[in-house]
Amino acid sequence: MSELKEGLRFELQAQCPVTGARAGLMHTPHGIVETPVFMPVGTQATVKSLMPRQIEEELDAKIILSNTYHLYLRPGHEIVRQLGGLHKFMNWPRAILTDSGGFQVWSLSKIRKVTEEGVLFHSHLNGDRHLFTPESTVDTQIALGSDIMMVLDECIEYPATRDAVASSTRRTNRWAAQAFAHYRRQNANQALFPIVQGGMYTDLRRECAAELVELDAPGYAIGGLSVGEPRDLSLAMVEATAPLLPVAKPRYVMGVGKPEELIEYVAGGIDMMDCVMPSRNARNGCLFTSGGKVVIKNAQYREDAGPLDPACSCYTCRNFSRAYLRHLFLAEEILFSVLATLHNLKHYLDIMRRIRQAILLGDFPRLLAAARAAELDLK
RNA sequence: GGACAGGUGGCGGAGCGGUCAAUCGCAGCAGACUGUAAAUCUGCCGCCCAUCGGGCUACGAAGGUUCAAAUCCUUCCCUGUCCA
Repeated sequence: MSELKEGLRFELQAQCPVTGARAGLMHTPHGIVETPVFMPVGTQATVKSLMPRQIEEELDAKIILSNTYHLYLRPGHEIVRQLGGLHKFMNWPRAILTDSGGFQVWSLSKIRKVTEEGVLFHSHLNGDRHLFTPESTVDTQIALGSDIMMVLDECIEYPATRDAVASSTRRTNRWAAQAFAHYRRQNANQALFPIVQGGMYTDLRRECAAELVELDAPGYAIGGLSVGEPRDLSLAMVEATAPLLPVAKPRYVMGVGKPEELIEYVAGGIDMMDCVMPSRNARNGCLFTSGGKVVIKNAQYREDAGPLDPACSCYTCRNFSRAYLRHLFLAEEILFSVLATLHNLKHYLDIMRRIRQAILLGDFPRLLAAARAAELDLK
């Protein structure tokens, strides 16, 4: 157990002796986060379509994500600071992790330029130029007041040549060192995580991780995944990297995954994950259930009086039929997004709770085997 | 009774001699979505076989002109607006 410094203390509670799976408690200035954890994504200081009260009471999520690039542009981090910080601004009392904008280096690749100094974005809102540097990105996140900040990284595309990945990864590591030097001078009560890159090259991943470990960070992330690569590659990169990261620090794989993939990352020794899939897919009518994916607009649900997922205890599944949800979706009613998002996130969080329980009870290998044999509804 | 304007695929609505099985929108059917430029995007959508592709029937009805007609002409039927 590391001491409470830099706003974060990670307490390892149990470790699966067969796999690398871990269960722990992450103590943040805004509450305790039980790990392994799935973090709902609230890019623009809102988990789309849900009220914080629902995220807290219905989902019991302990930590959510937000985004530095988006909040920097709108409403502006200084405004958020003036209004008392992100927690107060969005009325979310629990923990918040902010991504740095590194993902936007990939997702907004057409409107940005990476230089040695940092990333020059042309705002997707109005075209204005904004330079993000390793230092400025830390400052922005300090202004936002998130519990866990992420270093500025370059999320490189897939496929990419080895040379391109190698030089990009070296730069990302230089940025991480700069970010940490700056961060430590600020003496903030917020954690900062560096991000392992290295594309789909395991040796570059290992090299990168080994270097970042020198920073003695309060936690470590594995990034650069979910950029279009085959899923077995994503998992392979995690498995190559996680064992090199400090046992006593939380490990975060950024941007994953599908419901059935979550347990695989946990088995690989991962403590934290996030993904837009449950929330975005919900709004697009794709619902995750213990019986698999339900595309609610399909004609087969027109007269389906049953609950979305009989095995789910969420508000949506307790109170509404598939036929009603289908109606709401086709009628483009706002309530659909609310009910669908609530369910999908509950589904993800429940999966993680079951996984965590299994680890604590020493039952994880059996759960993993059952999930892989598809005998279990972790999908 | 008269004068105009129209009748196009489930609906709305383009097309006005060949490149038209026919733009587009809606509805319908299916698919995608992985650190959110996403309440978004993609495909199919006359019938039959089919992998490319091929065949058939079609633009109110019936005739006609033409190498060629949803597009031009004639008659008829129907709809809307206006005038008696």
